[in-house]
Amino acid sequence: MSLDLSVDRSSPVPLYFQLAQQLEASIEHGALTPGSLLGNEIELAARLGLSRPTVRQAIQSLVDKGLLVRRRGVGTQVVHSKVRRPLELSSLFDDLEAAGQRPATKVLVNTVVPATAEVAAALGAAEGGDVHRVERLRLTHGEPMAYMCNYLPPGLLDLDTGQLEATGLYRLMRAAGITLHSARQTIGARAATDGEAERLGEDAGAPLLTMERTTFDDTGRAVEFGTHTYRPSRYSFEFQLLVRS
Amino acid sequence: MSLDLSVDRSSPVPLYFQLAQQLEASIEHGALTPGSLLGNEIELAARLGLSRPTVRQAIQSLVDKGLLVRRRGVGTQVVHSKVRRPLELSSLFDDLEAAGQRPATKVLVNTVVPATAEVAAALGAAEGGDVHRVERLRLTHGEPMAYMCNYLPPGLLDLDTGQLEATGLYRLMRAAGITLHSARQTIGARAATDGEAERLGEDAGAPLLTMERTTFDDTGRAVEFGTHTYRPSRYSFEFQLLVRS
DNA sequence: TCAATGCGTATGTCCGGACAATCGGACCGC
DNA sequence: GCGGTCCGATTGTCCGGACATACGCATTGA
Repeated sequence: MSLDLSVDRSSPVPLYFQLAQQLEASIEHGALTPGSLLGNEIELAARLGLSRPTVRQAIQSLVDKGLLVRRRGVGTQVVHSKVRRPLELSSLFDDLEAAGQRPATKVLVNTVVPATAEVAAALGAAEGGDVHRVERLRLTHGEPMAYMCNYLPPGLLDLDTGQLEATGLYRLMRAAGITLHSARQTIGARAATDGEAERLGEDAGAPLLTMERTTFDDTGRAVEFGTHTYRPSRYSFEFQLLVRS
Repeated sequence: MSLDLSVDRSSPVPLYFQLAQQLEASIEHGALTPGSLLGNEIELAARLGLSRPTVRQAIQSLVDKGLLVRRRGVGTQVVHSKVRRPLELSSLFDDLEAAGQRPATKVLVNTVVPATAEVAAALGAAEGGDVHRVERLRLTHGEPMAYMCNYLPPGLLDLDTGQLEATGLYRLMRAAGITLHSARQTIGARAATDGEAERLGEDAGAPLLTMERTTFDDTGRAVEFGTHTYRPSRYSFEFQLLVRS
């Protein structure tokens, strides 16, 4: 019952974060079962030698993640839901790798082009100014799965074709010190044109899943704009949305 | 320059929330322009007669919303991004109404059925037990736009056909005191079957956008499971994803 | 001229306490 | 038996202060 919680005050890791991690691990591990009370904050703080605000900060971070629910006069309990996968800015490459597949990438185009009006508007750049353009084909089991065309503002990143084939675009951006923050996505469907059909190994007129996305870093700067088409038999979008009051 | 901020201590609305609302309004209204500094927290607290933790709580809530960025040693500034629409658990009805369209709904089925294995698993109910089943057709400008089949756990809500045609399912649930919290969605595409094509006024084999969703309330209980098909020429999903570190 | 150092400033973390609001159950009266 | 009321428990809000940490800039030194 009484969890094995402790904090290391000599660690540079914030105390509230240490506690949050341990609580999250306990939930994931099953030591804290869904619906079980967490014990009141005051006592928890006393037991750990922390102040109540610190304990609250830890709990609050897990509430924000959707793992805990607070109810005044009752206490804090673990949510019943089994699905508590975090909603994430989905990276196709990471998704596939997590699913145990080994995605292959073929870079079709990696160059600098003048920005069209659409791209310039999405990236907040000047129309006709230089932008990077990358076209890639993603394959699984030797079969094409997605065709992706991405634009990046100039000077943001050195796009090495070899690296692009070995890993995902998001991972390269993170490695370059860019903190991805949010993305605006539009997902739709349409019939494949002749060119798209041939690229993806489908018949002309076959249904395609389309996605258009602009990604922003933590300063609100647009760092990527992309237009993707997916073979719906091989890929669908799966994610969790949180309600923001 | 100096914003017209003030708080009402006699109001039951929390002080940090009052401040957050005023700051958000100032940003939306343009009084705080993208990139501009917010002024340091200490002075802001002194000016408003609040303590620093209260001011921080207000600022933090806006940081979580993606409107502000904090940088240590620099200050807090408004993000540059123009798109700061909140990500929301999209309600088709609300989306359409916000877009100025007057959606019409035709309830095809509103009954209680035994749960199939799939529905039971999604709702966390017993297989074969009672669940509500609602089939609806959503129309805009007299043309069908989406076909929606939803399941709800028993005893959660009285589903009145008249109300269902007048408003959206989410709005009914909120009105019944259910606090929607998160949803797990899967979006894909496929060719329309003969039955789907006829329902939606498309040709057989035409591309359809499909969505499957399970919605949870704030206690983690599944409150709705639905399978929807959309005409891609008339609807696409648009939303904002936040990265969770 | 250019790089390393130091300093001011702002946010990040943490503390200890106080009172209010709300929930649930126990108690009491009818 | 039943309903309303009171009360303990727990989270929600707010305060004032303290020190740590990181960023940007000016100064200093080579």
